Amino acid sequence: MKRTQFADQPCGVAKAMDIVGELWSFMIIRNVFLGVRRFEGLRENLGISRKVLTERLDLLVARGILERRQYHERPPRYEYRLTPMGVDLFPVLIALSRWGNRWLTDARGAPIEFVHRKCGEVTQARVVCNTCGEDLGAHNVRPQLGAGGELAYVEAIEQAGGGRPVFLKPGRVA
Amino acid sequence: MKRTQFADQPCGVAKAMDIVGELWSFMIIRNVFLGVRRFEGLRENLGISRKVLTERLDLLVARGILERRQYHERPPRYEYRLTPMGVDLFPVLIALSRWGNRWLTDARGAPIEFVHRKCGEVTQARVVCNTCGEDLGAHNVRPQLGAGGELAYVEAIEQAGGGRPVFLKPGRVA
DNA sequence: TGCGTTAGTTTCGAATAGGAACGTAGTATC
DNA sequence: GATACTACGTTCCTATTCGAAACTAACGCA
Repeated sequence: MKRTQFADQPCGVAKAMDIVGELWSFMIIRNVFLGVRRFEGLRENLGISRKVLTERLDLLVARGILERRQYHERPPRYEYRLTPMGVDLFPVLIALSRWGNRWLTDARGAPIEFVHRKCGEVTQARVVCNTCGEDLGAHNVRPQLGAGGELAYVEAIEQAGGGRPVFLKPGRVA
Repeated sequence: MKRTQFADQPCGVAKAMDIVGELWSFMIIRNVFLGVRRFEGLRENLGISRKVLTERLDLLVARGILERRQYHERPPRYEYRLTPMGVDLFPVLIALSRWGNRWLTDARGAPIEFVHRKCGEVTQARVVCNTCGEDLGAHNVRPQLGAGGELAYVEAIEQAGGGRPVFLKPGRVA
């Protein structure tokens, strides 16, 4: 397939997709979140081939999402734990879960729900602004060139979009 | 490659990944969010081959994420717009963007930031509980069997995880 | 009449992904 | 002490998928 590399694109989403945007990788992460941390458990639960599972686990360890930790001395047995970087994927997971449950489940409802321990309620992930706390939606957010960005890149996007103004000039608010 | 199908798994994340968990598909969605809606624009910006772009666009239209809309009569020209289902992916996009910017960008900082129009600040997506408004993290949320779920499935997960209790019994709060 | 634009379709060789089968290291059972 | 079992990988082969490039089509323009 020649997995195209997005990591060099100056965009956080592209870089993220390079790691997470792979069918199996994210499903593995999901299962580790649910407590399935061992090779055989993952294999059984996902129905993935050993080869692919090995590859994906190695990749996720190399990228710093998972950590391979010995849990048994003799014979040496390992399990895979989320690193802080991996744990930080939880918002993505729960946002995706909410979308899937909303749009892709049958009439019976969500197969798996999440209970917020603090309030005890079944929770739906809500994405809000960290400054003012109000909802973030496609229509009340605009992209702008950040410190690590290149002007050429946002210009290329504007051009590809037919020259429509999409990006804010840094410092300006529309 | 034989893209494995997850859609039949009783899990919203699996179903979502079946659509979104493909390298190009999500990048296309991202670009449509940024206003790049036309075939040639997407092709140039993503560096994707025409063949794959056609396939992915058709797939996304068939799945109800994108809508093919004529914007020019003669010759007929089409552009791709997000459906409500597609627009609802924004929380996932911005959560992923935040993760990518946090963990995968170099020292210079995020290449692209998002400005919340309401408050005018550069915003970081925060995922909170829709009931109590507090942060949702991996450690303050527990999965439970939902209305559309099957007990056998969550039992399979517990078993694969070494029998650890992961799921709440419905109605109980740990 | 010929070139440019947009949006595809078709064909083809090469790279890759995936499953099935095999390997291995140690423990438990008979 | 032979066999089975568990956990975790490796190796090999084939079907799929990819990108590149050529081709189609429908029109504007000069």
